[in-house]
Amino acid sequence: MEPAARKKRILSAIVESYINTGEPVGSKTLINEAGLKVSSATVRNDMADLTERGYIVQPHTSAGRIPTQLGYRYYVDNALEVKPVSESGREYITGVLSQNADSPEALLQNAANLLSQLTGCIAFSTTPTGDESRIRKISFVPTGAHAAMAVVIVSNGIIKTKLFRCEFLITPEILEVFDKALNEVFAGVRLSSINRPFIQTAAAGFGELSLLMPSALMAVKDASELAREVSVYHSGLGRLIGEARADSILEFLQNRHDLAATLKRLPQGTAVTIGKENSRVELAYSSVVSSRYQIDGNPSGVLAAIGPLRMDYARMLSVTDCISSCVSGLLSEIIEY
Amino acid sequence: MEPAARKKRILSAIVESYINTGEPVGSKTLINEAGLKVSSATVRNDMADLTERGYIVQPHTSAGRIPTQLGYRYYVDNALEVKPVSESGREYITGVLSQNADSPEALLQNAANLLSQLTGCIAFSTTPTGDESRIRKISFVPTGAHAAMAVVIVSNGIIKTKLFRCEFLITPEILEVFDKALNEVFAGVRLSSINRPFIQTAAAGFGELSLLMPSALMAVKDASELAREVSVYHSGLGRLIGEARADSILEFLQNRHDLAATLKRLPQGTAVTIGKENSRVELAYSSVVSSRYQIDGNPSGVLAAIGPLRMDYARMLSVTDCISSCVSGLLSEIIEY
DNA sequence: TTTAGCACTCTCGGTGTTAGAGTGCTAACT
DNA sequence: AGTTAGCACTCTAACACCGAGAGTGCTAAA
Repeated sequence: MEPAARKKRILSAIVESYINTGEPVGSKTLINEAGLKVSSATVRNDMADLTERGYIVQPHTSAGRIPTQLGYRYYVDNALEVKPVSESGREYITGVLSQNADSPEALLQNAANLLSQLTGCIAFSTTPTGDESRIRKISFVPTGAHAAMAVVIVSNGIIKTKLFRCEFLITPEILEVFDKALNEVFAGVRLSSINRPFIQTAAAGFGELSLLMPSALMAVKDASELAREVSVYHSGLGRLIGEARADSILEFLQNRHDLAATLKRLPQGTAVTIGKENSRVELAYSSVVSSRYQIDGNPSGVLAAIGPLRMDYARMLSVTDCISSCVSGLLSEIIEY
Repeated sequence: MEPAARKKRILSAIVESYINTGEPVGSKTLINEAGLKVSSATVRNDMADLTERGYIVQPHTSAGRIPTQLGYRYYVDNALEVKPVSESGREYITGVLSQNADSPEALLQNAANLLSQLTGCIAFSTTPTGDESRIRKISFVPTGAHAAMAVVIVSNGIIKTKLFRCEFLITPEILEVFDKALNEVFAGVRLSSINRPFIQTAAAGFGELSLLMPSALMAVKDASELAREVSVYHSGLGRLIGEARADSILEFLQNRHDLAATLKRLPQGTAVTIGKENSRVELAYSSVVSSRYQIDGNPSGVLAAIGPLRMDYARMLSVTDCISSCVSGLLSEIIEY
């Protein structure tokens, strides 16, 4: 075998062995496990070279080697073979997800739970992105003598409600007026175009109704803004028990806003982000396996699992990808109705 | 001073000093701080007695004393003076809580956030208990050609929605039928009496409508059951960073169901549960300061803060109590409308 | 009942010591 | 040029040991 090819094989073998055992890998172990037909001294020379090029390091002088982030990256990009989830596995996943999946929110929360369970990692999911979605319909439900609830139905399947109060008595006739006037203004409108000027124009257009409308209008505006924001679900915090990374992960979770922003930045499709490649420093020693699900063929929200650098990347990728595609399928079913 | 009184004073001084400094308290320190007019040897004798009776322990032979759970309990029950929150503090709390407080859910989530912020602990809150509440009204909102949403409004202010699908086309007329038939059955009914027999009787009573009703009926049943379950909010997980108790708290959070059960079991009014007094072993080294808020004068859900045994009990109690009473007030305002 | 005095115990930080693992280097070999 | 055997070297982990300092419990006297 050529030296260059052998080095690649040695690197892969080191990564795999370390992923399996968690122990630094020495030259001797390597020969046994990778079945190389060379002596340990040769392997040591190669390892010295790989160390110099930054793929592996020694935790201390007299220890074996462990992969660096660069090493993991090489492994994921070049040496990893991802087997898709088996047919029966896929059926199981679809089965679990279709239970209690009448709203996108419930489905995505379920997906996070399942992802956490199947990967043993902390899992996240976001509701579908709303920017490009349109308002389908607005309804009003009376909740009291002076209070009502605005229900905003969005084309991506999200339904948001917002309570509001009025000085005057809420009657079926008044709600009828709200319904007509506000659907006229909002139906078919993109969520991203509902901003202050839009609302002001709308308010100006109500004419003689302008005394009645403000609270209902604001409720619809608030609900639309809520619908535009993605919600982030997570599952499996308990996995942190006894983990060294617990502190930084908790710090990462601390700020809901940064969390949403980080998830938003994840790439399309199914991908791995290793350690310092992550946009947040708190994840410098974690790997994120993520997959964007689709709605009508367009990339939407994401599913993500966060685990240690040392993880079974092949399994993580196949499971995440499978759940993501099941979510895509079930979501379009929900919306279709 | 009599020996008995002096011992009580020594115990209180130990607890207070330890709460403030976190250091085991020795006989010498004690004389300086508590201003006792006796020698260190006398104090040592008293301390030996208190140790024997289980109020204090030594972490190791050559260290000072720290309170046991019994010690903390004595302190909380007998030596603690709780000052109510100042008028301006109370105004601040009411101000924060009234923002964005149009639904009980939002209010309780806010309350948990605020409690965590003001106490520096992890905080929990539950939505109002539903068992004794009654269904006020049911509405239906069309969400698609074959899908609609049931809206169940409960007397404790909780509003739950549930989506459902039908084979047949959803028309305003159909929804009108649902509305009439189901309000007739459910309006005024206690949540706790909505069980299988109740649903079966209802289904049997629909007569010629029985082909149309099942999905709507089940949606209302599901929403009612959801309304009966309390939701648990929490805030301040980030406080766990670097805490020794992080593992057990995460374990405690792990199971949503046990969590709800534990919170349900908390006593009325404002109370402290110290260490092993807690029903969950995971809290054996934590203290829970809790307060039940009221709806119409009846005890309902709870607010709780979980912190280390070594906490400023006086402050914790006054803050928790204040937030709880503000929540009670704001909740009745919400429901009134 | 209180107090002074003293011997005792334990922790904490620092220091050696030893066994074992794994390396890098050199010089010989193919 | 690439490979290999052999060996000296380095480093860690575990353990025991030591001395200073803190705080105690006990005793005998006030």
